[in-house]
Amino acid sequence: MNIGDLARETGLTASKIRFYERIGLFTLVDRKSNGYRTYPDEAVAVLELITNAQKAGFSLDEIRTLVPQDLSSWEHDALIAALETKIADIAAMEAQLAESRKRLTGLIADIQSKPEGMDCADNAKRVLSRLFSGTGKVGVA
Amino acid sequence: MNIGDLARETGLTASKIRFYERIGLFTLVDRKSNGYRTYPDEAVAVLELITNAQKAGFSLDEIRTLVPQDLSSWEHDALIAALETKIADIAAMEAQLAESRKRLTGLIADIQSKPEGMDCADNAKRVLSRLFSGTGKVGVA
DNA sequence: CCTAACCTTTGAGTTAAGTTTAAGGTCAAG
DNA sequence: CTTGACCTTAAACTTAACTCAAAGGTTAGG
Repeated sequence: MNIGDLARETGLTASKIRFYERIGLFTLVDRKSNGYRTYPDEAVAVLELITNAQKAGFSLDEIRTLVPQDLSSWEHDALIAALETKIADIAAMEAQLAESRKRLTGLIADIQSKPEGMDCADNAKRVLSRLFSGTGKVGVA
Repeated sequence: MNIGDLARETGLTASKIRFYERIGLFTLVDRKSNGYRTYPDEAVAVLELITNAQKAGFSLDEIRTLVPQDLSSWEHDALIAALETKIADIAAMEAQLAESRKRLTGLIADIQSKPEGMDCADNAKRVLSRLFSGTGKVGVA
């Protein structure tokens, strides 16, 4: 399988596949006598694994350390620990987003409930005072 | 108020404040005769507004277009529209995260339920087949 | 007067995850 | 044998949101 075929099958660009190889993330590749890269069929699955891990919020760096070249030697405990950490991160991010959304929703209500007689400048101040109420330091490492 | 004082009061770095000024995001600044920047007291509130907007997921670019230099001339309708778009974005992101989290939780269960007799390579395959099941294209513009 | 702690600017560097470009080799069809 | 689609490389470019460094002016205290 040439790189173009693999790109078509995975929906990734060839340059992205070469990039993954360059950074040591995706090394399941061989070379033909003409220098062309050639891939086994499992390559599709491995790239899908990488893509899915990315969708779950892992950085390429994390993926590289968690999914070593040799698929049969996963580090069970490290993998579980990383997954649990990531789940906690995601939960924290969800909480943060929920708070942001709540704040924005309230902000809209606040803006729209502007008293008829009030001028824009005063309304702006009123609205700002609400926006400033957000003080929770969240920080999702 | 000098930049160092403002930095202390807002918790931002001086370089960040200068950066915001450079990109036209934060222009509530004057100069003393010696060239030093000097800030009015509202500067603290405006920087907090920027920080909070950022926490709510707005890019600096978005913030700049939504929060014009003149605080008393907010573009009401554009602001509301932007807020609503952002709320929808956040909701989509929350949904995506919830899905990721569910997937990872299931993955852990799957790994831990490895049959006693199965070797690592086979278990890896079993686990991979679960990871590959994620196909939903989500995309939060 | 000296020193330390401020402040100034410009310009370059950082990170992540790629894309793009330039210059060229290879292959299959007609 | 030429054309077009494919492949190769290295290196530069991209975006966002900053940070850092260099080289220097200012100010407050002792």
